[in-house]
Amino acid sequence: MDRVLVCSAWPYANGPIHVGHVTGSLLPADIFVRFNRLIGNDAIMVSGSDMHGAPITVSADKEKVSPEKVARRYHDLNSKAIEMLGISFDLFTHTHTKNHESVVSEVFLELQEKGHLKRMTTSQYYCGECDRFLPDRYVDGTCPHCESANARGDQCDVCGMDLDAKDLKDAHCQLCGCVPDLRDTEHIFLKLPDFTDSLKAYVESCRHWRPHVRSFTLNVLEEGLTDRPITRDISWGVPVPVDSYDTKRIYVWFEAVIGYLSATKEWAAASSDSTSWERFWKDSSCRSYYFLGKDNIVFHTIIWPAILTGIGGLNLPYDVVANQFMNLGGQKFSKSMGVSINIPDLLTKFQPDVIRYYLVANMPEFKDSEFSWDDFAQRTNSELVATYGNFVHRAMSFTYKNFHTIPSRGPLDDRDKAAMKRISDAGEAVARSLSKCEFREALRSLMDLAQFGNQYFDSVAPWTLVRSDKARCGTVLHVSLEMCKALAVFGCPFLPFSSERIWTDLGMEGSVEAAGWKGFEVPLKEGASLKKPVPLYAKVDMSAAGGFARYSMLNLRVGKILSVEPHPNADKLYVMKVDVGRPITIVSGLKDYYTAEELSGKTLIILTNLEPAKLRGVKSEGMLLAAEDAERLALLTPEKDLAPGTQISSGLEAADKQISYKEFQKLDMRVGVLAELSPPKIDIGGKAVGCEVAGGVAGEKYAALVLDDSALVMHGPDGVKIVFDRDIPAGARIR
RNA sequence: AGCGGGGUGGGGUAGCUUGGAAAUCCCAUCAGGCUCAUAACCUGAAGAUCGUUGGUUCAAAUCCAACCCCCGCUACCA
Repeated sequence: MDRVLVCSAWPYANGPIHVGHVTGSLLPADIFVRFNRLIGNDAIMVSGSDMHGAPITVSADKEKVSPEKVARRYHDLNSKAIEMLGISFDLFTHTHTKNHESVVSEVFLELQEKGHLKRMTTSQYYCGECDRFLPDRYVDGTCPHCESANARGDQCDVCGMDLDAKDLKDAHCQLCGCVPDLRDTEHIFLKLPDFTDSLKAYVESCRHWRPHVRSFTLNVLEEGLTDRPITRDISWGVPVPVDSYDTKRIYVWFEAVIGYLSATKEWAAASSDSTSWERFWKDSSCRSYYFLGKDNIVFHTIIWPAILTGIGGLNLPYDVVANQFMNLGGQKFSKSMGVSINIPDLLTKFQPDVIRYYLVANMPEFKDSEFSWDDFAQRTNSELVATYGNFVHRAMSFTYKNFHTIPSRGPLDDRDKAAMKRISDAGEAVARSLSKCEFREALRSLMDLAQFGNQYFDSVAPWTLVRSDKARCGTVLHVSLEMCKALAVFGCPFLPFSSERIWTDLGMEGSVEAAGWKGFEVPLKEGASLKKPVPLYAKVDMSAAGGFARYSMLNLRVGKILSVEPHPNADKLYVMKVDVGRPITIVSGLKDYYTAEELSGKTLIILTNLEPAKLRGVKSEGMLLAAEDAERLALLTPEKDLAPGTQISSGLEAADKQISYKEFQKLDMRVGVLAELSPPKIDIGGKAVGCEVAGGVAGEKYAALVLDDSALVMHGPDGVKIVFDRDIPAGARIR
């Protein structure tokens, strides 16, 4: 039996956790610890919310509540989400506890005792108005490198240079705008250079680390370490156990990593043996794994090991499993599902295992990955639902219909034996990958088994056997159910909820967790009665899910009119050539409203995926959007000039599929006057409804997509909204 | 500009650390099968000079160099 301590980076209690936190640290840590428990290792997982630091203070100031209240709120929210997602912490605590404070104090004093700390006086900006020292990032000014006016004290966003706030020109306080003055202040520094040699030797020896983690760390060490301040002039944080430091607090980056140790102690204190933390920190055979995102590497491969080396006697990280980033791109929010990528929100719409599946399948283990709703739906439906879920369901429901119990297993032929072999092979493959922290690969092996299950089921064709040889049919079903059981066991680290359900539905005793990895060899109970199976997962339907999804059938683009000709066979029609990224022909009935000269060169909004139709003998390949009431007509146009061909997707995922005119007519688009801003309301002709809009000016008229009692303001990239070229009353229909 | 990631069949990707018969998986396409299952599953086919140019080598998607493009880092910071 091995001993394993699993640590997951501490989410910051300044907002709800999102897919990035989960895929970067919480989920891999959970999968890893679940796997270790299943194979019988002595494993625990601890972490908690990082409650301190300036951003929380700022949020609190804005809301006019205490920092503690803000931090608590998100800690509670996130703890609940973490639990619902099935992240199986032995302890998920936070850093605002007495225990943490005292452990941090001990560590601090121990380092001081051993001479690894020193005091130095530096000058820092102090804002007289706010009556506080300003962290670098709360000082604004002109960048000394590129002269751009909006640089922050820690970094210039324009040229990207790291800055020292003292170098900024025209420094002013970001919070109140006053000019701060420089004041001397004393701080305590950790003498990191003391540890350079031992850290180098340590990192050199860690050949099992992911290559980018190791080389990045060696690189930093090579560039040289400097003393780092571990105290700050702030009021929200862990007190400094030193006289005359009562107006200062310990800097979060120093204090939060110590949380791993304090959390283990807190876990031990709550158990029957309060010294049990020692077996995870002092027993040198215990391996500690840290799961985090790449921005956190130095804290775990340099600073935390330096602190641990400084106090001595405690295990250094065995592995620092850093993930890259899951980029969220423009997909922070799904308009169609009405759901954002934060976890509490996602959990209201999707089963935890569905979320877990996608986040593992797309985990940024070795390079950045991209979150997209499309991909989410596609992978869920074609992999988890169609391959895994469907196999389990077809095997169970066929058995249920024809036997109602677990059929007994007769003699196995070669194909059956190969299938049984395939089960144990799959288990080994999954275990091999998981022990190397290669989660995608492990999941792949699991899915391969599910696919094999489908192949086996097809090849033995129980629906034929049931009529010709019922005993044989029972045998192949028995083997199929063995595969389901194996999927439950091997899939348990990834899909714990599904696993337990399969296990129970198969009539197995206890739980997968209790049975452990070897549970796949526990025989099925022949004759055990089955309940009527219910599919494990439902398909994710992004388009039918209501909301504004229906509007995503429109492929709207900016179009520039190239030429206008009168229609040869009609009085009211024009034939126009329009550039929508490609030249197309459009026939439209504008003759009563616009002259050819007025139209020529205009920039409009064109529906580009309308089924082409012949209008009086001329083929029209699209349609321009216009608002009209009884006597007036106005054309839709972007409020700012956009290049022809630019998508006007309103934040939805525009389709390419052609739509019929009939389908188009079902949609309700209107002219709306933005009535109020917060919360935004829009008047769509006699009634004001809630709407979604980015920016916007009250009193202005915008094109709105209407759905029952809500509206979405039509917009292109960067929130460029769609307006009208002539005045037209609110409520006019857009066609 | 800096930092980070990447450019592999129509789209999305695996493989690259430890070079070896040209390549994984999902989707889309085409053809077939099955009818137990959530229009699902199974089989087969078509389709890629592995960003460009040089280099190392008996051999390069894989190593080296240069270049060209894309994306994220404007905080829901893992």
